[in-house]
Amino acid sequence: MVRWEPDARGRLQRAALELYAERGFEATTAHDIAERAGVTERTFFRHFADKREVLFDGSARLQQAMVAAVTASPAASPFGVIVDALTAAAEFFADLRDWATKRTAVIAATPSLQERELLKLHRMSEAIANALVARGTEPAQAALAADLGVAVFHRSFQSWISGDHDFGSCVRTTLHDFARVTADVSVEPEPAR
Amino acid sequence: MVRWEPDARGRLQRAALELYAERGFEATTAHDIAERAGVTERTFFRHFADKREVLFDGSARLQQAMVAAVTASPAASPFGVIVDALTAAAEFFADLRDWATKRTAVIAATPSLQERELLKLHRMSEAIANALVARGTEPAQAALAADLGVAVFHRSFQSWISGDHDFGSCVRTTLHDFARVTADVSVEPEPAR
DNA sequence: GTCTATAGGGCGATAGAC
DNA sequence: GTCTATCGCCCTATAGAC
Repeated sequence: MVRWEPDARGRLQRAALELYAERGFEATTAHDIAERAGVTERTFFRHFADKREVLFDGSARLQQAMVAAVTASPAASPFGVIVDALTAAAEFFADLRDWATKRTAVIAATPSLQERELLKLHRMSEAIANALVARGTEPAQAALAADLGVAVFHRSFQSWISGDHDFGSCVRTTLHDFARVTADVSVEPEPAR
Repeated sequence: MVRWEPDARGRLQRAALELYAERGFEATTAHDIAERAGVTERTFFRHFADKREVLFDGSARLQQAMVAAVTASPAASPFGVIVDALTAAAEFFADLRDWATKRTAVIAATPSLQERELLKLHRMSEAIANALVARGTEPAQAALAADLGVAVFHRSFQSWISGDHDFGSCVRTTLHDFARVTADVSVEPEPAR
């Protein structure tokens, strides 16, 4: 006889996503989630800092994968490195389409979850920028390149969720749009710093 | 004899920024802000949906200025239009350096305010994308171009706050970095949609 | 695990402007 | 009379403290 069912954390995550999808984020209390997972409300807050965080357990691993790809990339230019990191992201999402679709719908319906999603993407950008600086990229250019990479990632993710292509081909389509949209950006003479 | 001092909203905004700077966002209660502004806590929440929103009254006007610039821009390409919008942003911030510096410091110190800031920037990107679509830009390219424009804006803003150049020259520096960082992005053959 | 302060919404009452 | 800003009190859920 076990004292507790195992994997309380996983049960809380699944219960939260279900309830947020069923009745909405605001209409779901931490008590509701804990009840469905068979634990107390207090246990919910020991596993997750707040009601939003329960949907963002994967971001740390995604960030690690992208930072590792940046560090390991053989490409010479910042943007070439970013493209390699996006390829790593494609592998990360290979088997997560159903979960990502449900989760994305819940987030899109809830401003406070969008805020948290955007903060996680921003933290990912900061981590990528740090990794680029460690490779020798100038800090301002690293921060900008990381922001651009995250923008490409975000757009690719959205088209992956809303269409029926695989993530890798969504990345390629977005990169094509990137090249078209920025075709007229010219290298000006070095401005004042 | 007047029943209320005028401009309760403005007094609440100034009191909030002062208190957030003095003792931090989390250590400041809505009651504190209301007290300093000479109104009740309930009045604070009638003016602002939550404690964060009191710092974001300007974003709607900035967004309107940038959307108007996008709509009025004579440039042909999406990115050319974006550059014109950034020029409009430079005018918007011309006289706001002291306020922006204090506000930026408070936001940088507070994750939940960073979240709100990122959401406002995202909403601005959506509004710019809509304005580009209204000009005839293809939706996916419009969304991407808007995200890139906001990334350039955000980086320019950060360097404006942390350095001593005017906003316009920070935009030019960031655009120079943009061109360097993306110099190797090539236009590939049209991928599958 | 229990206790508690705060966020933030609901609602009716009040007092001025028009 | 209507409209609008403010007040004050009640409430629940969050999330931190103990």
